[in-house]
Amino acid sequence: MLQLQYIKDHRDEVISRLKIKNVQDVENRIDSIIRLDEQRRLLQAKADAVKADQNRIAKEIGALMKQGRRDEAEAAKARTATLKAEEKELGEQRSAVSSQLDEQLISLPNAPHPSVPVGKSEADNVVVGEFGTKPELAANSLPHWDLCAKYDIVDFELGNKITGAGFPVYKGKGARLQRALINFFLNEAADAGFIEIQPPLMVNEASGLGTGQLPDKEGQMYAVPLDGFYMIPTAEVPITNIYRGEIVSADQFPIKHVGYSECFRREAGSYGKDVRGLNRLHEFSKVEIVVIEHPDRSYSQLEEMKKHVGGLLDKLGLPYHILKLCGGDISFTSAMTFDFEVWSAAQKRWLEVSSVSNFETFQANRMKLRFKDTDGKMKLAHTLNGSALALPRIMAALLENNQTDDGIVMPEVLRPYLGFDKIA
RNA sequence: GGAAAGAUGGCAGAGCGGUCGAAUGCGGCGGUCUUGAAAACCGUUGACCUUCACGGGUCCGGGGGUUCGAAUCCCUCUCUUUCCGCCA
Repeated sequence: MLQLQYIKDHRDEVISRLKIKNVQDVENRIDSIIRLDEQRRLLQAKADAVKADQNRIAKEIGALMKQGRRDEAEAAKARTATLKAEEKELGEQRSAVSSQLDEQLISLPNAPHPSVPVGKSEADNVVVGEFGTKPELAANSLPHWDLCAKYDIVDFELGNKITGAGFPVYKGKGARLQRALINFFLNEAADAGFIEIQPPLMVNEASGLGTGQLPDKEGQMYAVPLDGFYMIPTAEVPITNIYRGEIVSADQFPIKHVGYSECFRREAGSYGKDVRGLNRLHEFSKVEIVVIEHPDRSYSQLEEMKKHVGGLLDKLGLPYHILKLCGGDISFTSAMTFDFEVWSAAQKRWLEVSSVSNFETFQANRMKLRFKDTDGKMKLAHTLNGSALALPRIMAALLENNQTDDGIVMPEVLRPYLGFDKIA
């Protein structure tokens, strides 16, 4: 949620930034918010004055009672009746205006950073870096879903039986590879100073609102209505919400966390060839990094996080490129996002394996995550996060890119975790 | 699932319907002392809205009610803790 004060102070800037995100009817939406705020403040001031009168009379009555001047006290009581009615009326008006204002504010997306490229769809994202070399595969090379079947390492049919489509079963060396990747990612993050968290996999509604999954993306999360919980779509949700309602001190920055979790996504409305094999799942493993940072340093922190993610892919020997997302493709909550995509050699396509974002104060404002700055003032912190990394597509690319006639060669860095060097 | 207790400031923990935004302790900040630090002592220390300012208002888990007046009484919801049951 954007800060009301900022919107009021920087109306034109906010409008032009929201236009990068192709927000419809921005001018009217912003002006409506500003107008509602004015009304709310006016009503509040009136109600405050009435309330002040009431408080004063109540104090007088107290004093009169003490002195035993009952008649005068009764007379004073009579005066409060009209004030009460007035206050009630003003209060009702104010809460009506106030809820409209809240609703309009919360449904407004984050304003992208001015440097975010304009664009309509993912086609307009900008490639800002390309690393590694794409392998030349033999003519008889297979896509990962065939490799999974051939070596019996991921069983999609079995997942269908136990749960449904999009819930694959990892077996044998496939399961071991998955576990190795999780440990590798967690250890790398620990070495980079991230404190490990094992979060709950279900969260309450307040947490969903805090990071912005609710109310915007309710349909994308699995819900447990009986208990009012949601299955997490990413560890970002529970980990960032650790700091919901907290006041941290400036010298704690940067607060860096890493967590592995299963991620649950309904992926409503996405079907077709893109979802084949490990490309798109309803449940998948992911290691996520989350950083709470001082507003002055959040963009340099974003660069640090990109370096960390890039370093993982370098070590795994996967060719990848980095995209700066355009306004049309950036998420509701993000001010700037970089996507990392690895080259999947048999499918001959890029697969998104990480998304690194700066949310600025958007999430912090929703969850009231503040810090006391060196000037003694209370301010909203900046929140950032990134996948480091999402497992299934990494696995898909590793399997495809490293296949040889006598098996799939495992990257050097994973061998200590795997206990084998080849899937054959 | 059954029973009971509870929810107060950064934390711990008092609080009679009016003098409570709230005792006290810890922590934080400033100072005295010290070469420096610790200890001791003194002072100070909640958030939010509004106002140029003075000031005014809101907040003692959420919502509602009683009352001239509610942290304090009543209803309700949520959550937490303890005991029993069940169980990894």
